Amino acid sequence: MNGNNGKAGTESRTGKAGANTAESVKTLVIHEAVVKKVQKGIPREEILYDLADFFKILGDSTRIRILYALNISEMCVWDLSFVIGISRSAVSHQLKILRQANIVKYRKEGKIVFYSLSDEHIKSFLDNGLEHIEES
Amino acid sequence: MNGNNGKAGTESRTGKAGANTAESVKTLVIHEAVVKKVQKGIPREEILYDLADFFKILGDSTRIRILYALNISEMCVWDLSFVIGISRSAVSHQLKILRQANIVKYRKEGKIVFYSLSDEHIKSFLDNGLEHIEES
DNA sequence: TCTATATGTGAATATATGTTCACATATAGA
DNA sequence: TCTATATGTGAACATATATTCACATATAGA
Repeated sequence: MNGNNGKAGTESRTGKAGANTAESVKTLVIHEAVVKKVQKGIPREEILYDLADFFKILGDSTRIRILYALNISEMCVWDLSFVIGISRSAVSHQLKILRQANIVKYRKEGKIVFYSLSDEHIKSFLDNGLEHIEES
Repeated sequence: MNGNNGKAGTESRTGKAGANTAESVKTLVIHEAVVKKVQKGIPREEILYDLADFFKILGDSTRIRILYALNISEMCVWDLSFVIGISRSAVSHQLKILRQANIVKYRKEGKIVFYSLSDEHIKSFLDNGLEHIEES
């Protein structure tokens, strides 16, 4: 999952047109006041990457369907596979991702593993997202 | 953007182990009551795909950084590029995706194009997401 | 122990997608 | 019209990732 949203990455935009004269430096920014204001107010980089990673996990239809199913009741892998309409293997792979992100938890009962949403927090977040979409 | 989260896709799980005798059909589901309950309560497929598409757009660190910057102030492409630390071309490509999803809007002032969040709805959603992450 | 059942997982593959590069377009001013 | 500036975009490329396949693991019962 978390493949890109890490830092690093390849910068670019290192002046190239106007080079680095004292004047061209000023043109790196057009509206200095706005830029400073935004730089001060924008959340920390780490937070932003965490946010992107979190949303990315929700940004897959299989995982979304799993989550909104679990929002109704805990379920075992087999039933989940039936409800979602996808192979148990695929479900298992996706559940692993959701587990690692602490979005779902599980309990074992003999051979059967029951999955459920981690906490009320994620529950309310899903409800919130649903409202957002239904209103647009 | 919306590449996968559409319907279609390749089903699988079409009985294979136990074949389709009357008995094996029953074993497609382990906990029938739970399955029925979930099938009744889970949001419509279309809603779920829309949700996944929406989250997928938020699931990229560049777009997230753009959005949380715009959550503070409207900005032009050039300044956005400077604040985010990525080429103007890349910013432009991402803004197109955000535009098409009605997450940002823009206004032109001469040569300059100012982008901002579409509405209060998306603003509050971003604030909500931020809270969610900061609390975990 | 042996078998059946339920779930987990590594490797391979196909697909999706973010960025760069090279240009195109749009606007303002000379 | 010609130039400079700001933004937009198609194609190519590299990377990311969801699913399938073939097995592995775990548990219950005979």
